[in-house]
Amino acid sequence: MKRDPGMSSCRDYAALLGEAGLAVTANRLRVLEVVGGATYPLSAVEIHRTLARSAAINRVTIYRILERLVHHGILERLSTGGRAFNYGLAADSDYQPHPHFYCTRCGRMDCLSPASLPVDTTWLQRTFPGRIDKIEIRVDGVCKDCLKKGDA
Amino acid sequence: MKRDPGMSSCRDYAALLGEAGLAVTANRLRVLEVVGGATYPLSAVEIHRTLARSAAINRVTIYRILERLVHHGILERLSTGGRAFNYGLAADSDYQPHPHFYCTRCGRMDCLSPASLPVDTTWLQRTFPGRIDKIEIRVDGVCKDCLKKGDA
DNA sequence: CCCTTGGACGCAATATAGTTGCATGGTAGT
DNA sequence: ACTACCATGCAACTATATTGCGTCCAAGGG
Repeated sequence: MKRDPGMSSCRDYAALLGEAGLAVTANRLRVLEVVGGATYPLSAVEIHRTLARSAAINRVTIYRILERLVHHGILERLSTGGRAFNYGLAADSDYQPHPHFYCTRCGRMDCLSPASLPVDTTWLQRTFPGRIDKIEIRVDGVCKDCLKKGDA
Repeated sequence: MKRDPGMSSCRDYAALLGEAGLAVTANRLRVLEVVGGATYPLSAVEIHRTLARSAAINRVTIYRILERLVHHGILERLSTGGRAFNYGLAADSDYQPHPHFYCTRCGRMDCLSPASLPVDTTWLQRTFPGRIDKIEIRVDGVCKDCLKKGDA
């Protein structure tokens, strides 16, 4: 089944971990559920805050899990316009890469549809002398909620 | 005179500051010369290291100058794939916005030509409900120098 | 059944990047 | 000269992320 940005995932996270050769632990599943269930990429702090509500977990554990999952291509690490990173499910065959919107006022990140900002990478792919791992497109600005508040 | 990404600038930095209503100080000029003279965007640390070689300057001063220049649209703040920001001359009428390449191995950032990665923003501009301030495109990967070293 | 081994996790310490508060000194206008 | 302003320096601080090290548990071999 297809996933769209903004839609909560229905992947089998245990299988995902297994395929990557990673041990299936409760904490890893919890992280994946939170990240996969979010409609936008989350920061390590947000993930930690969320998980800590249900059961104690060390923030270092979060960082290490995120690092591992990114390294194995399960999650994707995105830079925001701020100082932290946000994490989302990595793009794969049925989850298209897509640009993100970062609100510089509230710090919230949102997924944009892949079609909203079409990019032609063929020329770059053909001519770039190094290795290209990924292309990150981020739109910075102020979200409509913050605009409204700013008016008030 | 036109500037291309990667080409050192020939702008009159004092005039740039003046037009923005900012005092023309030696430190600000020094920062602008380093940033404008670089062929790729620099981090605050790099700028500080460079300037400190010729005359002592506090790192906070660098941060404050960068902040001010970005705020007045003279410089542009770019996120790298890492934890720091890089700074370059802001795009203006004769200096086109362009994507950047970030080498995840050596941390160097390079400017790509605007034409290398064409993006169509019209749809987004028309339909996005918030305010769009800028669109940042970053290509992450390994530069050819690092690839070569990796082979050796 | 015990022993070893390796990975996951926790905790404390450290690193890195950036920010804030406050003092000082110079400069322009009065 | 007096004042107000602003750039700068310095120290302390914040936020985010990473490292080192120890403990615990679970799997596998004797």
